[in-house]
Amino acid sequence: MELEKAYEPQRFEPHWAEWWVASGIFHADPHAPGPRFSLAVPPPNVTGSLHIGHMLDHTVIDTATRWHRMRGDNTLFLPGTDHAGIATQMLVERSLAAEGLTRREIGREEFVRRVWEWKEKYGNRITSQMKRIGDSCDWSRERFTLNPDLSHAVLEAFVRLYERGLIYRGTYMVNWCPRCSTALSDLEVKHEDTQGSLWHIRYPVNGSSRYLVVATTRPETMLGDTAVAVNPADPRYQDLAGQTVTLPLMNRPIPIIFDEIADPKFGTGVVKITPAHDPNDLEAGKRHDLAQIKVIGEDARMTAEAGPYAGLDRFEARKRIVADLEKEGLLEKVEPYAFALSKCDRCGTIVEPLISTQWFVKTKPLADKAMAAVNEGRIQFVPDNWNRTFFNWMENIRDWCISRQLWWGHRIPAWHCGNCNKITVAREIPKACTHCGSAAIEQDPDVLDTWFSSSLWPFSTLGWPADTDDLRAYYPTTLMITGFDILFFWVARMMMMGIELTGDVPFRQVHMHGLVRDPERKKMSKTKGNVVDPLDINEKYGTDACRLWLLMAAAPGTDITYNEDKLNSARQFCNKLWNAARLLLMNMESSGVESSLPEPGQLEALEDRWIFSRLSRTAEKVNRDLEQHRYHEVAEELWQFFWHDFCDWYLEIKKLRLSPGSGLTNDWRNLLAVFSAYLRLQHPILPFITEELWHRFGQNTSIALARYPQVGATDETAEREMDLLQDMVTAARKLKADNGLDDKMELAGVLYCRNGASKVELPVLERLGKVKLEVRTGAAPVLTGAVRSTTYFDLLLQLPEVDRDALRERLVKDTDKLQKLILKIDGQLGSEKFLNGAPPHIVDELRSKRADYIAQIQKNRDTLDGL
RNA sequence: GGGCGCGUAGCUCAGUUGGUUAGAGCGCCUGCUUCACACGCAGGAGGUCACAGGUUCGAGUCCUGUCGCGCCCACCA
Repeated sequence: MELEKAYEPQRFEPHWAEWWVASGIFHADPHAPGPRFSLAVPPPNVTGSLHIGHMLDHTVIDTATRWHRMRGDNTLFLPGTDHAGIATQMLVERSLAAEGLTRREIGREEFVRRVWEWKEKYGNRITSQMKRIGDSCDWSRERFTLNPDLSHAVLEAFVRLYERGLIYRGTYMVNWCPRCSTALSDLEVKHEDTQGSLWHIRYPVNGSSRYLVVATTRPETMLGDTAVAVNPADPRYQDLAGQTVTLPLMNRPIPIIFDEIADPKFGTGVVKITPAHDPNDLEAGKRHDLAQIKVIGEDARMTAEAGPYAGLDRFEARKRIVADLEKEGLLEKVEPYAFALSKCDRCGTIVEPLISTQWFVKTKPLADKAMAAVNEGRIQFVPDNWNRTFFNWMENIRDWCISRQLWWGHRIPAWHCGNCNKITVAREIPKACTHCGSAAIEQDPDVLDTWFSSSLWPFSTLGWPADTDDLRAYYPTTLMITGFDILFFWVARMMMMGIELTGDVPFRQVHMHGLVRDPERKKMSKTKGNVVDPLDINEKYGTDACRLWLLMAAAPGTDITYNEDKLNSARQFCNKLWNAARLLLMNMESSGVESSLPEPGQLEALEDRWIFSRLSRTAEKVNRDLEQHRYHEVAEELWQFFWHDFCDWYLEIKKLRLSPGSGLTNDWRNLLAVFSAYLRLQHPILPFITEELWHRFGQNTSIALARYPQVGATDETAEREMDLLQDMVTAARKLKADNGLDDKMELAGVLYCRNGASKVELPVLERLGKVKLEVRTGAAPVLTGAVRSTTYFDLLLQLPEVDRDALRERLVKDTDKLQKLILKIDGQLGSEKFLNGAPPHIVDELRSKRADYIAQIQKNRDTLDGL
């Protein structure tokens, strides 16, 4: 049995996306108590693109899941997730590419059909629930008829919220994207700081030669002005009560009103009021009973109300209006002005605030309940610095516009009556208006914001509103893992909807990880073209290496910068693991040991006592860090243990002890037991390589079903003795390196030992350090030539030639450093406050450190004298 | 305008409640094609932890301020 020389992930790792699709894997007993998990990626009705950030989600949740599973928390489940959905889309796209086709060419329906075909193939139970929900969406261009049988959750949620008065229809100012031709919620609007202009326009006061000067960033809206406002407390305009101004270009008289909306300190203190095109003005307009004149339409062109400018694009109209004002001498000045421009998150088009009739969710009562859940600790954010952000948003939340004028999505289950104009909201397609009985009813053409159905995700996937076994077993879920970028879009809304509709929180803990950024630390986005395709890096470095990199980089509260160097070193780690296994298998063959992972033998040899002690400490820390979602620490700790303890020292010593034909000795038992424990510790992070090795060592059940190592005994004596051995070996190597010698050249020397240091196992020391030593006790009498000293020993080597200058330099530098440290310690030890204030063990430590430093300095001096 | 976070070795970043001579990976220098691994081994150089104060016996870690950077939220003409 021999392994391939290098780690070749492609040989045994399933393709990441493929495996991802199948990853609703851990269906243990659904009715046993214990933690439950959910993944965090928007469902596929949001046809997003897959990027490396999704792989982070998936890696973190999968790692957590495997760990719990191995610890014996046997009710792990991945409900309500659609990583699989998105991964499937990618696979379909790839298979299309192989056929030379694109998604667009085959059309939406065919694409969706293929996606479901893939999902069926994997028989994923979650995705089949997804299918039910997906089928209720309209994927065709013809406005569809909602099939109530297939959309229980969305339909039911809408109707219940409507009945409770939490959904209403109203006419308000909404964000309108002229390109997408739909209303947008506040969250879908991005503000971009822009350098624009502030136009100052003169409005002539009727019956006088006075002008009122108003400033605006959007001159085209002036056509819809129905008043100008001044602050009631502004002394400059007290005499204008009851007067009017003439709206330039339109030659319409409009009143001067007194309203707090005008800030006397800003500009001239006069504001134009355009109720149809500005939310503040709309409010002011309502207070003063002003007309709403809509001069810009849904298509971003000027309406008939815009008189001579009707039909012009809004920006073309702006140019003309400014020019015309200038011609008439009504443009006082133009000054540069920085303000936030609102753009559509999806397409970047400048959003137009328009008065329009839309459906809204009344969020305040829902937000209150969600905030209470966090306050009472029923939902916990990890790390908890997200609390503040969460509360800040929730406290200032505005009603959520949920209707969209798109051609696909869940259609709103509301019917308008042609007779009485009232609305019928129903679970079944109604035959007549419930208010007047008229059959002249028509379904509302709008569809729901995709985030509406997403917010139901934690329970809609489990069969809600039916009282299913799944729902009882898996709701609420234990842990929600996601990037912070969708805290508001999704997490907060799941909390609100979950609590409102089921009476319980959707999840107990939310772990928020960072975002993956490009090497310039910019957020990855398709429009910027700086996305890294996870499939590419997966193919290049391997799934496990990607996971390891992501986890090592994902310190809580920080973002990840995409960095190929780190990715590469993660792959090198995998190779190291692979090759250590290779060493074991090769030697097992020559020793006549079967490929198996036995229980440990007697712990007698120093390296065995030491490595098991280190293993215990590692296991303890790793378990603790996994519990606290400190995955980067886990990865770091396991890296350190394996590479620098296990490979660098333990394996090197064990290689000295193994011999051909020995059979399963005590050395082999311990070696294999440590390796076995390590594979299990590492499995949640590196599932594929560990699984593969597990089987190559003769196991025939999955390592995912094995026991996760827990805290064991530590052996401080062994750790101290090992430290000493390492120091001695290192001293020998350094002596050689200092004098320009190859470290494998064998040299003779004398080792002077004190304080029990002579207990060291000489043959091991000699072979690792490539030296031949005579051991004496006590201090070296006179230190001449090549020597390395510690408080425990002096190592003197017979060198062909000693670089005395280099030695002297090193000793002087070292002494200097030590003296500075002693100075610092003396400062503390000399202070009464320190001696009284510091804990005794700290004082003791400092004292013994000081003694060590003094001794080292003395050694250095002696050596210098000897030179 | 409000909120969050960052500034630690040439680069990318760790550093949980303040307490060994501040760490890792990459890069760099020196020596090694040693029979697990050159995706490697041994050794080394490199940091006044952005700056200025403060609290403390003790500060990369806590407080205040300054400078530089990033992100989120926000209807002020």
